[in-house]
Amino acid sequence: MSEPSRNPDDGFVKEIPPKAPDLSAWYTAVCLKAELVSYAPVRGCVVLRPYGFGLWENLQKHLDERFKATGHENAYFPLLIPESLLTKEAEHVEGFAPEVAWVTEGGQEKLEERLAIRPTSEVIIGVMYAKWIQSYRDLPVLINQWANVLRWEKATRPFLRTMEFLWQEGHTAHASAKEAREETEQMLAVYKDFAENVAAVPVYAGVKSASERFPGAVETYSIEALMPDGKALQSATSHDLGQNFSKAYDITFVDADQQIKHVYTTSWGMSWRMLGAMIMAHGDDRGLRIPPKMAPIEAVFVPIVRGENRGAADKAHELAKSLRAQGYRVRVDDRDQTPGWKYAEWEMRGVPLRIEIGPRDLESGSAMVVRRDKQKGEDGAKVSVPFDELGARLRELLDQVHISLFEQAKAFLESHTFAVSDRDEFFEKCRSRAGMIDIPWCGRAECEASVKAQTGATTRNTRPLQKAGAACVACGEPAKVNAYFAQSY
RNA sequence: CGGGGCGUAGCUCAGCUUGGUAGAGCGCUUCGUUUGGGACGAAGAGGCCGCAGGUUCAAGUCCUGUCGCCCCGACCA
Repeated sequence: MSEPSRNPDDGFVKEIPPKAPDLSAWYTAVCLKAELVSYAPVRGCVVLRPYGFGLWENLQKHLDERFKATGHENAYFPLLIPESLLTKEAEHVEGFAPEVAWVTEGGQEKLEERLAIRPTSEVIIGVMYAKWIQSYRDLPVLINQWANVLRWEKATRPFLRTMEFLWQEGHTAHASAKEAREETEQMLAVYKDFAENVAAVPVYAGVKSASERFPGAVETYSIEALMPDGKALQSATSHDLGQNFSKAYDITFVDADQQIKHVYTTSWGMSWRMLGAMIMAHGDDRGLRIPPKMAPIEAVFVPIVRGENRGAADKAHELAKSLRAQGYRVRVDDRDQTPGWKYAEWEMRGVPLRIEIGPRDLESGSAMVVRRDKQKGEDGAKVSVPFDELGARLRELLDQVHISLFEQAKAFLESHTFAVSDRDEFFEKCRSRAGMIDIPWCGRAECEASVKAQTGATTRNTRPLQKAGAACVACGEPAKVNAYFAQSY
């Protein structure tokens, strides 16, 4: 973390280091300074502070309404999983074993059977589904849970990698493979929609390679965002689990043809890591730039008072009250600080709009509205809005901020996506973290491992082959799909 | 789990080489003046120097152990 220091050249006290060249230092500083998180006195865990929790609540709100719209219900399952249950699906256990934490004692007594703290909930939910599902008439089961999970990570960073993290995990059961596959793809589309239309983070959606697949899944899909340092960030996954879990946990039903069959299950999750993607994608040297739909505070009033004359502050409170009644999330900052200090503070914390009201504005009956997505002095960064038009104009401006942030991030993604056909160029771009490197790929695990060993890059996800008959750019074998390669978080 | 760094005031750190009264800036409290891009003055509060042993007349400083944190890799959402 950098020390706040006075810089006489620009009159600002720098609270965070510049975003480039050390994205990592910028990221950690901004998460702490903007009061999203605090480190907790527990290794690898963070406290989500009110402002950070506000981000999480908005993520929940928008995702949850999409889940409901696609027919899902929320439920809650236990945190602890008996060891004997966990070990039934072989690949799943193997995949998660290194990072499971165990409860071995209760009170003073050693437990006869260890209890795992859930690293994910396929197991406990599968066991319950086995009890609940009898008939094809009980299907599909479409349940989501908002929960915390724990994975014993070696190294941690706010949002991107913490031992305990918040997420949602959807778990569904279906009568047919086709229906399960459609569910998996539908939820992938929901995630892409959320990422782009709420968090304003453009992503590539596609299929994971075998080596990147979720332990126990038949097929894993993901959305992948690109960070400013050229590394990719997996932002959500959706898994078609086939009958792997239903066979391990004996989830059966009697079908219309009177045959006993195993159900097909899916699971899909997005975690608070998405917040990390959003922070890195949009932030700048002044700090956070939060997309309006995710912003705990959409607009902050900064009244400029003169001596004993509190007129500006009174007006700000009056307008804020009216805006709240119209559904806006606004705050009035009438703390005893200079306006300049407040401007810098709220810019650092990423509030999309700032509304300045001073003596001049009181006279003219209008306020200055300043957009966080634009740079100082940029065209349209600052507009004067009559008090009685604020309610209508704020909605427009917030929409514009969203679009502008999304377009900026999209332009970055597109300018850092390279369709490459030359092998040397492919390796060079992978090594230098140029961005998303798009190639026709053979799909072989050996090929992927070889690229990883030589460059650090892996496939992020794949899509159908774009040009029939193409050869794998990495190894020359016949290509089967198009794949994005990148180094990843 | 490998490689590197760091634990001293709320924060960022100096002090350790060469042992001898616990320091700075920022922040915080009070009062006053201020407020259109990170204001100014005055007065204050605030420390088991990560923890445990050891050496010494004396340890923030030297020795041993231990715990924790950060960064870079490998692994994961």
